[in-house]
This record gives sequence, structure tokens and C-alpha cells, in this order.
Amino acid sequence: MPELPDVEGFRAYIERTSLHKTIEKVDVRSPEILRGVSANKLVRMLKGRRLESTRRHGKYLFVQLDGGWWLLYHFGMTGQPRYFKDMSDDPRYDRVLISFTNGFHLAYDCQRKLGAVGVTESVDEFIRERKLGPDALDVDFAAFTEALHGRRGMIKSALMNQHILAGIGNIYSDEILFQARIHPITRVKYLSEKRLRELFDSMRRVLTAGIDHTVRSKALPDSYLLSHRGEGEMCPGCGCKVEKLRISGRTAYYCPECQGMG
DNA sequence: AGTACCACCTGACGGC
DNA sequence: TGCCGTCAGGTGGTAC
Repeated sequence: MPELPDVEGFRAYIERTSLHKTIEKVDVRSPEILRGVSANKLVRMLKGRRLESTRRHGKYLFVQLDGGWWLLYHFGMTGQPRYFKDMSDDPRYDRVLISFTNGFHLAYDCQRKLGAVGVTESVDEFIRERKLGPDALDVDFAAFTEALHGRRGMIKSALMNQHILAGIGNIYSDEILFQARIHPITRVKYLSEKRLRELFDSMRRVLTAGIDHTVRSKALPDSYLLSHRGEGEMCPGCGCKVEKLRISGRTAYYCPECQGMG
């Protein structure tokens, strides 16, 4: 489930808990989640180093080491960082455990192993190699329309496509489309300038609200579709029944009344 | 370029 | 009780 707002919350969490502390020990419990680096190499790279700063791009979180390289996290569906002192608080699905000389630990907790941990020398190079689009909160309206330009597919697929815009997943794409009153299967090329503007505004509003609520660990307002994301639930806008649709293997929830095809 | 579909992974849940 | 299918969804690969 971690999408842009959640990962931004994780970034802030690591920022306030884990920086500037010397790494004493690294324990790779599930080496299969490592990407492009062996357990031995990761341990060698981290030991004795400090985490100095953070950066997020889309759903990726990068943490810079004092040597210049970056540790990178992708949280898949169930991943999260956890900072704690007592080993009795070590999360059940801790896959990579970093222990600092101050006695505290930073765990990469990930129940389903759909996430990844790795290293990179350059964040920009990593983004280029992965062909990630610009971060969804980093684009202005011109860059937003540029990213969507020439697309013929469905708007929900486009919003979730990390090559077009990085950071939006299934849950937030539903909310963004709901608030922009756009049906998920609408073709990108049929969106007018006005509709694109409404979509862009909705995207910014929803993502920033998501960050705000994530950081304060509060639920999103009841007026959001997210709070009613289930079959047969009531639309917070008009009260009619929320419907679901299968779009390229993902379940899209939407309000057929508020998000009519026009 | 876009889409459908599969696989990865683990736990919850419903049906029988 | 317990077995089975299905679902959740981020990503990546394949086939069309």
C-alpha cells in the first residue's frame, strides 16, 4: 500500500530517528529482497558509516551514507521502517536490520516480500535506469500535461504508470479521479485542458492531504472515497453505491454518478 | 503504445 | 477442523 504520501511519511520518520548515528551492525535476514547487491556487500558498505540525509522519488526512498553512496528502499505493499531500542520490539517481518552504536535499531519490516533494498551511487542515475517519470508532487501543470501527452490509454492506468509519473498507486489514483470527477476508464487523449487542470489540482490536493494525514497518523476525511472504498458502500458525494471495476489486474473503485463519462 | 495476464509473496477470509 | 480458492496490490516480464 505504500504510495507517495506513505513513503514521504517514512522519509520524515527516518529523518527524525536515524540520521548521524554510526552503524555498528547490519543483519540481512531475507537476502532475497536485496536488489543488485549481495548481503555481504551491503554489510561491508554500511558498517561504520552513518546515514546523513534522505530523498524520495515516487515510491522510492533514498538514504545517503556519509561516503556518498545511497541506501535505497522500496516498500512494496507491506513494507515500513521501524526504529526501536529493545530487540523485543523487533518487528516480526524484519528483513534487514541496521543497528547503531547508540543501541537503537532501524528495521526494514516487510511482511510480503514485494519490496526491495539496494544501493546506488547516484539517485538521478537510478531514476534514469529505472525509467521513472517525474515525482508526482514535483511537476507543475506544464510538466504534468507533458508527461501525459500522446497517451492513448485509460487515465487510471496512466496515473499508476511509474514511467509517466512516479508515486501514485491504486488507492490514491482512485481518490484523485474521484475528486476530479473523472471516470477511471476515460482515455487520456479525450481529457480537455480544463479537465486536465482539474485532475492536476486534484492530484496535488489529494497527495498533500495524504502526506499531512500520514505524518500526523490521522485518517483521511470521511468525505474522501478512500474511507468508503468497498463494494456497495455509499459515495460520500451523492450517497449512491460505489462500484468496482477491474482495470489491468487492479480493482478500481469509483462513483458511477459523480464520475460519469459525460 | 497499450493491455491482459502471470508470477512473486503472505495472511485473511469465505465456502464446504 | 482444515483444506481450497480468492483477494489484496507494487512491480516486472511476456505475449499479442
